[in-house]
Amino acid sequence: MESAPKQTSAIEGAAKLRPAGDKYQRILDAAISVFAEKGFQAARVSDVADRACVADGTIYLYFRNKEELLVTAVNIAFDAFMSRARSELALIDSPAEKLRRIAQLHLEALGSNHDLAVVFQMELRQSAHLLAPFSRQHMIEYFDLLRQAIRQGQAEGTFRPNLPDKIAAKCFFGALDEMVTAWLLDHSNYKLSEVADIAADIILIGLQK
Amino acid sequence: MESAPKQTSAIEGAAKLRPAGDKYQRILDAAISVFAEKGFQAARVSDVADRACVADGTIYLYFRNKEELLVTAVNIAFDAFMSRARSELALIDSPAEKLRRIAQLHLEALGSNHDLAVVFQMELRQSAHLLAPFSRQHMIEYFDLLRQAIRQGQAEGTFRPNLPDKIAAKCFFGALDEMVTAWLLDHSNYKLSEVADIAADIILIGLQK
Amino acid sequence: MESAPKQTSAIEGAAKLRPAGDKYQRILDAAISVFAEKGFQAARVSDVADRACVADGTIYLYFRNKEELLVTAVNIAFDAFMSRARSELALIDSPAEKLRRIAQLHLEALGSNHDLAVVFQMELRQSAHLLAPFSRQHMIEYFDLLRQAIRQGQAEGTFRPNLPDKIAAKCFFGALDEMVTAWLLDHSNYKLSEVADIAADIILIGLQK
Amino acid sequence: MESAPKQTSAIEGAAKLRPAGDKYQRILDAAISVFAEKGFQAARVSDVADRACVADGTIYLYFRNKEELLVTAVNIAFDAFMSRARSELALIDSPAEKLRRIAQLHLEALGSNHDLAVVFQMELRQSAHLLAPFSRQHMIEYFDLLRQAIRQGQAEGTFRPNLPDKIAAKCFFGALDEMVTAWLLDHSNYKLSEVADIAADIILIGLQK
DNA sequence: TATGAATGAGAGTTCATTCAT
DNA sequence: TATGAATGAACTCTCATTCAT
Repeated sequence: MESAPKQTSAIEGAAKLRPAGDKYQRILDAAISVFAEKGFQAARVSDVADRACVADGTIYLYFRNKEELLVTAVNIAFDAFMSRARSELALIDSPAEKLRRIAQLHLEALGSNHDLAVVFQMELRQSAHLLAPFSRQHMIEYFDLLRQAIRQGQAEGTFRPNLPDKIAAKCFFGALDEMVTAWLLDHSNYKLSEVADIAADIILIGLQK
Repeated sequence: MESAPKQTSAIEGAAKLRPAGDKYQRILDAAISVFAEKGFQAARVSDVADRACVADGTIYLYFRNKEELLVTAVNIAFDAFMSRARSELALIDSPAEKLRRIAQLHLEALGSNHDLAVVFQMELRQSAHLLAPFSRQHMIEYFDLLRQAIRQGQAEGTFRPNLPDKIAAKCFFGALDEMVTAWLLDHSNYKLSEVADIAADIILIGLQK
Repeated sequence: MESAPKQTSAIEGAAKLRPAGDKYQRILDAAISVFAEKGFQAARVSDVADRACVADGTIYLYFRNKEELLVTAVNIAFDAFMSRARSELALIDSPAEKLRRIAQLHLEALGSNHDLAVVFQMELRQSAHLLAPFSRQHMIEYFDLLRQAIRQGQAEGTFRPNLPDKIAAKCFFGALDEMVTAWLLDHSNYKLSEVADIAADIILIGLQK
Repeated sequence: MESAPKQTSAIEGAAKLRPAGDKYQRILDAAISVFAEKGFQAARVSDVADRACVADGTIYLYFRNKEELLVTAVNIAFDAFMSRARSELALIDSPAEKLRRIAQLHLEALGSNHDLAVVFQMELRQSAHLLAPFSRQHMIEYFDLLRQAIRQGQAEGTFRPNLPDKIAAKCFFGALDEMVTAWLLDHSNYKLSEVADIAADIILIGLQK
């Protein structure tokens, strides 16, 4: 129903055309922004309402509770990323190029939206209890992209065949993930996507024959 | 279900010097155990007190507040790890072997203490606001170990020279970190230290000429 | 589960005079039904709107607030009862027969409309603060019927003369009232009007010489 | 503003069995007083805390929630009444005298404690949903007292044998109950226990041969 | 040191009511 | 008339922390 703008500001023009959709989106944007700023636990629902310029109760017309605000925002962003990644990868043959492209997309997506990156890197793994099961499902989807490319490379003979694709995928993801975390802790004072190739290359060399 | 953290036992000698020092340790152990089980936010101070078999108020004789419980427990564990790592690495010449050893120590330390691993992987990065500054200091120490080994390898000519050591270190750490996270999400149903060499090798090959 | 209150249909004729007058009635019926099911406090205005198949806001075109829904529904039912009781009693000479007839009408009215009975017995006396003043006015009207019959019996010499008619009326009403309450708590699994004569006789004997 | 319930002081001895007698009792007294004044729903827990001169949170050391405050207060009062009634009735032989004594005890107990009477008559029957099941159990206990006396009178030949004891008991209770309700609506401006004999006599004559 | 009863600030959520359409 | 999206006040309960003993 609703679209998931990566750049919320970019969408705003179109969003104005739909009064109802406008509020939904404004609340989601405000949520990401407030959660990134204060942390999910410390953020009050009324903070989100204030930033979205709606009444507290209005939030509950669109979301069941505070947690659903977080989950929905993340889902939308993640689905948008996966959808884009899948369509881009379909155009690429080489497994190495596929992995390189994933690295670029991953770091571009989070590098272009600081607040979303904070939520993904910090809040989303805060608790093995609250969000892990949900987050785990996303991880599996993402990892499938990686593992398919790795197995393809192994089948084609360009990647080392005796390497467990699951572990290789974890190394690849872990390296990218750490790029994002470090970028945030460094106050995002460089362009995240610039390190995509360097990081991807280190792992790719490790994978290749 | 409860496990007695190895690294905390290192403290016990000093703690015995003051009366009732075992309470200090019991509280820390209980804190890690409760935080791992319920998450830091959901855990109540009285849960920790119950598990440590002390009164609620007693905890405040040893720790200023709930957060200091977490910080202290993590600090002790981290210091024990760093101390051990430093002394072990002093005995190793080869940069590649140093990195391999770090990987082993990292995964052994967390693989042998599930609760501590949960706290490190989940709770510790929950908030860029609460713990990041503290966590960041630790990261720098750890990363220095990695970066020194990498630069040594580059100086010796065994590692690729044009690779930024900071990024390389992030890849290495990120890969190990993801091994731990995945192990926890997989319900720790295999031995974590067994994947140390596989992961280390992938990165090492990427680093080497 | 839903029942269409008899006494409200008496109003329908008048309601038809204005457009969409059936909505007024539908809302009242829905209110009694929902209040009986959930209790006045727990019932939401939107529950009533849903059951009446109107929008929430529509209710406020007919009633000032939630409380007025209850008051109006009860008033209408009570007025219908009083009007019927007065016209029936006008045809009866004997004071004892009058009281007997009141008992029958009382238990028939509530016995034939479970939801209305719940509202009368439970919700209506829930609060000395909310409804007591309103309820008190009704009580006085009803009690006047009883007291007139009692005083008539005393004047005619068939009832004990030294008995305060006010107290006698309370005994009579209290007995009937308890019949209704007990019937509801017994899940209405017998015909309420069947106990009218038994209860009335006990009090009547107590009143008579 | 505050009223010191008589009957609760009588209970205090037993209250020692409960945690921390003084505060526990003060909270219960305050609860009855506040509930009577504002009604259960409208009363805020902080009102009760204020009147008991304790912090809001203290109430939750003794009672699970607001509802348990009401239920406990009523239980204690009811148990005290039943206990007294049972021991007094054991000393009386005549069924008629037994019923007369119950009427006196009933009206004395509520007549001597206006706030408790309000809670019993108004709040306790506010909802078929919240409290009826609980209240029903109490009713059964009380009604057993009445029915035993009635059956005894029938067995001895002083009461009409063909009268269902259950219905007779309801008439008796209903009459007394209405005395209390009317007394409250009349602003308690006469002594409630004075009408005990008059009401009891009306029903007793109706029961006797 | 040790206790644990007491404190009271704090926030998520509901829902009666309004009002622009 | 009719709608239903939007409002925002209101309140229970939790739990980190304190302090008298």
